[in-house]
Amino acid sequence: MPLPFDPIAEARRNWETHRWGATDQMVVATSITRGHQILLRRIDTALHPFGLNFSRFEALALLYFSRAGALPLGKIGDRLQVHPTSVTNTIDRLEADGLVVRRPHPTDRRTTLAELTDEGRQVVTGAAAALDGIGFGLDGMSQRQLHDVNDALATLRRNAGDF
Amino acid sequence: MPLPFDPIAEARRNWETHRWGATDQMVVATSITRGHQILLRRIDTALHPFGLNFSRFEALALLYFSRAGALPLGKIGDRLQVHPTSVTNTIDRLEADGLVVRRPHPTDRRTTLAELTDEGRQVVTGAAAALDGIGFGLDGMSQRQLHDVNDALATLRRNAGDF
DNA sequence: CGATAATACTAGGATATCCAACTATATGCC
DNA sequence: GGCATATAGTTGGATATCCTAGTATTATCG
Repeated sequence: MPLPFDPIAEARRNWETHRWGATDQMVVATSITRGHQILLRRIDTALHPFGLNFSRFEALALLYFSRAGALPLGKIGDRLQVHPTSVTNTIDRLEADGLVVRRPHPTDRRTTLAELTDEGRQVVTGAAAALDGIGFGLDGMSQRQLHDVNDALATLRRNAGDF
Repeated sequence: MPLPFDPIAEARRNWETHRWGATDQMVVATSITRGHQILLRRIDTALHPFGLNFSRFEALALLYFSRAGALPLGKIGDRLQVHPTSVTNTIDRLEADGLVVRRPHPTDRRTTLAELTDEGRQVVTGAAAALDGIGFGLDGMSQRQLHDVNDALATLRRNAGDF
């Protein structure tokens, strides 16, 4: 049941007709919103059999890549660019599922480490394979398009002060 | 407090080292996620003085562009690609703020129309000017980059069956 | 014509996110 | 040393989204 027209192209026409300005930017912002929605749906569907969503997967992957398989919660938030309370929520859920455990930091008693369990290690590798299998929801996009999008969004992220 | 490195480039390196596959797609999916987060933050901040968020603004704009200034809730959901319950929620809030009113459809008694009020009309034009003012959060992006991103995401949206 | 299926919207529940405020611990500076 | 400030994490509240299920109405077709 696709629409018989591109709703964003339609928005562009309306925007131009009413001279609301910043049309190209509006189109891209709207496209990114919708693109994000499509990707998240596809990715979460692929991760569902593993009991994960994208946030939890990202946290597990980050731990997997770390030397000790453990990181302070705050560092996880910094890397994934999410709010501390979201990290708490994410790790709560992963811990409840037995994929990570919370451990006290050896020298800083304010800090809590999230440490990957053996099960967490297994789950994250399986989940990564599943995401590889669906090409991260981006199978329809050409190599050139992938490169262009990455380049443009890196500009945006740098401009936002991410790095 | 930017990170001293690009966290997504770092993820790329890890992904390649562990041979998890679909690296370019992973990078783009992650970038879109983060890009969406940045944009939504900027846009919602600009809309805050008007008592709007992006969803409510989109609904108002859609009504503004329609002939009669009124549309069935279902049609709003189709155009904006959001779930019917989200439309209910969005219109609830707009109605509570006096920016739209619900009216019965003249011939189909299942259908409810959302109709823009005079105040809604005023608010949405002011809000559009504010978004124009911040270039929809995309001021750092070149014309070429805007075009490339739009092109690539149109591919994704078409591939997802949007239109 | 009348039963079945489809459509339009809403209610309740689950989840994820953010913000503000709080506790506990660590650091910096006189 | 000791007090002000910063940092790490959690709790509670608000919001937005989706899903499932429910009611009401309309369309289909045998």
